[in-house]
Amino acid sequence: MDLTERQKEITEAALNLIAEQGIQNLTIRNLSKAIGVTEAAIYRHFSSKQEIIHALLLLCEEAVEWDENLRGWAALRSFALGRISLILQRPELSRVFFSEEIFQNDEECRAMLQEMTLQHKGCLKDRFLEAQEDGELRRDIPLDTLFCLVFGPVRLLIKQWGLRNGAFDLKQRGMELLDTLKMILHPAE
Amino acid sequence: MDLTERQKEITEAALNLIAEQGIQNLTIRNLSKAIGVTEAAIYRHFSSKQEIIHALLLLCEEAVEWDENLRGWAALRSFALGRISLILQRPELSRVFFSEEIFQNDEECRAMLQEMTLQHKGCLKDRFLEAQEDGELRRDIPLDTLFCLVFGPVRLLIKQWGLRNGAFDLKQRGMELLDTLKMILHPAE
Amino acid sequence: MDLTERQKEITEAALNLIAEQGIQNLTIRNLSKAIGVTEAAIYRHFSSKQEIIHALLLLCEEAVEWDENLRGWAALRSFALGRISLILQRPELSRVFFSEEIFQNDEECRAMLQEMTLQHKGCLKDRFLEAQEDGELRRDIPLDTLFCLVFGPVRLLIKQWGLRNGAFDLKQRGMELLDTLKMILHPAE
Amino acid sequence: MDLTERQKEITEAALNLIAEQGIQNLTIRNLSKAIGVTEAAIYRHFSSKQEIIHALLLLCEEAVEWDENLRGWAALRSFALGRISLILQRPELSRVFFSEEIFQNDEECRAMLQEMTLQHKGCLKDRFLEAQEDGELRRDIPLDTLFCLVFGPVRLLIKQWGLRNGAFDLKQRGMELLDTLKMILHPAE
DNA sequence: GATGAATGAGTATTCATTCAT
DNA sequence: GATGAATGAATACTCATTCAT
Repeated sequence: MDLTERQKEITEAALNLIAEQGIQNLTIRNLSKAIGVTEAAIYRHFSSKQEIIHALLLLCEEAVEWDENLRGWAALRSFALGRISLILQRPELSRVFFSEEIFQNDEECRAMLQEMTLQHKGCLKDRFLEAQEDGELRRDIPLDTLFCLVFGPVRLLIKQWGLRNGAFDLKQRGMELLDTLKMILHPAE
Repeated sequence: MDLTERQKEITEAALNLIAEQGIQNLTIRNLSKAIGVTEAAIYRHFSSKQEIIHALLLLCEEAVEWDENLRGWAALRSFALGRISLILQRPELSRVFFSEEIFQNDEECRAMLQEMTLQHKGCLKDRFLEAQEDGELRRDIPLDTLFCLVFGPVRLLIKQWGLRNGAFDLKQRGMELLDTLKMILHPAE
Repeated sequence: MDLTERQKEITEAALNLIAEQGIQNLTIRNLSKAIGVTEAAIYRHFSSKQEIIHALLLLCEEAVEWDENLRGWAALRSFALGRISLILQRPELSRVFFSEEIFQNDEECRAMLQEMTLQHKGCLKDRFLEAQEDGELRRDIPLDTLFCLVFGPVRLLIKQWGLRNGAFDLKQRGMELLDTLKMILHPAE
Repeated sequence: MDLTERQKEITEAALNLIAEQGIQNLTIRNLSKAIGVTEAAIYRHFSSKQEIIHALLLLCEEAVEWDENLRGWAALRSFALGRISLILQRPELSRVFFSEEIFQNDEECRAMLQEMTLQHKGCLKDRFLEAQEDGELRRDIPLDTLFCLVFGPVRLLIKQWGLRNGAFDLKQRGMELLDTLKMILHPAE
């Protein structure tokens, strides 16, 4: 995604708005106030509010940093911790991240989200396979189920952290969770 | 919750609206149109839109049917399958169910949701303890983590099913998932 | 004015509403709540909100008690003190009393108020004449002006008392005012 | 008060609306119709209806022209005649002017009105003192009472004129009234 | 006498968007 | 690039009134 300076500024402001006041308060007016320009000015940089949200979503996905060169469980762990780190750096994101519901009535957004998820999944699936090959994960569990078993808990943990306004140490709990997952998903013997 | 006929009709319509068009389109106007009365008429039955949403949430929670007399893992399994059955019967609910984000800027709703979640959690925690006592679940995993490990995947599965518009057999996959969970969380003898 | 019990109850409640929350909150709904009946029930006793207000105005006028048998200045003084006493007994009335403006867009009300004023004025004019005849009031001031000179200050005093939420002793100040008026309007020797 | 052209246009229209149809019909809809724009357009110039009313009140107060350099009775007379002149030029104002009651349930407006009244009163009190010093007004009447005695009749006269739709020569009667006041309040030498 | 349900017109206010400048 | 002004449609909600029961 190539965004101009102004576009970046706008998406940043949008993110903050969502974070601080929820999606419902992401209005062009609030956005323009936050940046210090007129509402009309926004439309020089994005042709609609939708476009801003789309840019936002892309940005969110790109933001997750993980080491794609890793292999197997290490990669999966890196991905999960990457998400957690991102959330810790920018807690606002936790409101946007797993909020597919919010965009449900915007077919385009929905498609985007699905595609992103699938892309990830494709990417991640290989790592699951590797982990099975390397004897890190049980082989008697289908990939889809493995995905649920690993990322379901991770997502729920992040969500709980967001809902409780950061009431516990997400990083710590996240690492513990991953360790536990590694343990229980390890092939017996 | 005791609702009059009209109140039921209204909450039903609200549910459908959310299901079909998302929360953002749950407006009094749309609601009244859906029922075939004036907007003003709604206010004879609920004093505000908030009240409607609250009623809706309560209804959703009450809708989950599970056998509370069961013990340990059987109870947990019953709860999870109860949710899945409900979703299968009324897929619209999947949009309301895990949508804490949607109500994030409505403190009261948020509180309600949290309370409901906590209540469940309290209720469920006892079953987790029982399951540990009865040797169904490993004792070396803290309760909170166990909760994440079990209900994280369940939630994700339901969510995936909703996002993919029911593209797989949720019941089947749910039961498989629960079996897998039982297996991997079973104490290594 | 002959009002049924219920009608009296309604006008009483209306008066209290105006007193406590201003004319703008005199709605049929508030009225019915105050009495403890349905909105529809009100319409059994008055055919419209206007009619209630009209009844209210009449009631207010009838409420002023003064000794109509007195003559001259004594009568005028009695009338003024009667108003003041009434206001003291039922301070709510101060909001309704001199509020011709409130009803300005209701031609009928306006007419009523004018008529009432004129009636009073006719009645009072005779007392002014008597007072002049009896040498209590200067004869070189036209009646209309005398009326203004006496009742202008009385009204303003009551108004000030209402606006300041009864911050001074209205009765005391009223009597002083009337004494002063008597003094300055007394024929010079 | 610095108002833009549009803001002036809006307050003007508001004034006319109040004059012609009473405060109760001062609605954003009516206002926008009167000007020939959308309701939404009003909000580019005032952020709320309240703000419009506040501007209106300020405008009214600023509109009274009188010679503040005068001393004693001359100043008081100038102030009273200033009000009368204003009312004659813009009879609509008579509906706004003495309408404290209308704003009774708007605490902010009430405060404004009180402040304005007090400010005037403070200003005017000095003139009353001067008038007493200069031997124009009796010294045996307290200031507050003097204020009532002078401005009570003036207000009542203006009110009568308004209620009777300008049925008499307000200026003429006003000057007569002031002359009479001067006479009866003159210290008995 | 009173209720419950409803209506149609109205309330202030907000929204995303457009356009001439 | 940006502004100021405007729009049309929408928002939740209130009002006086009606009517069948």
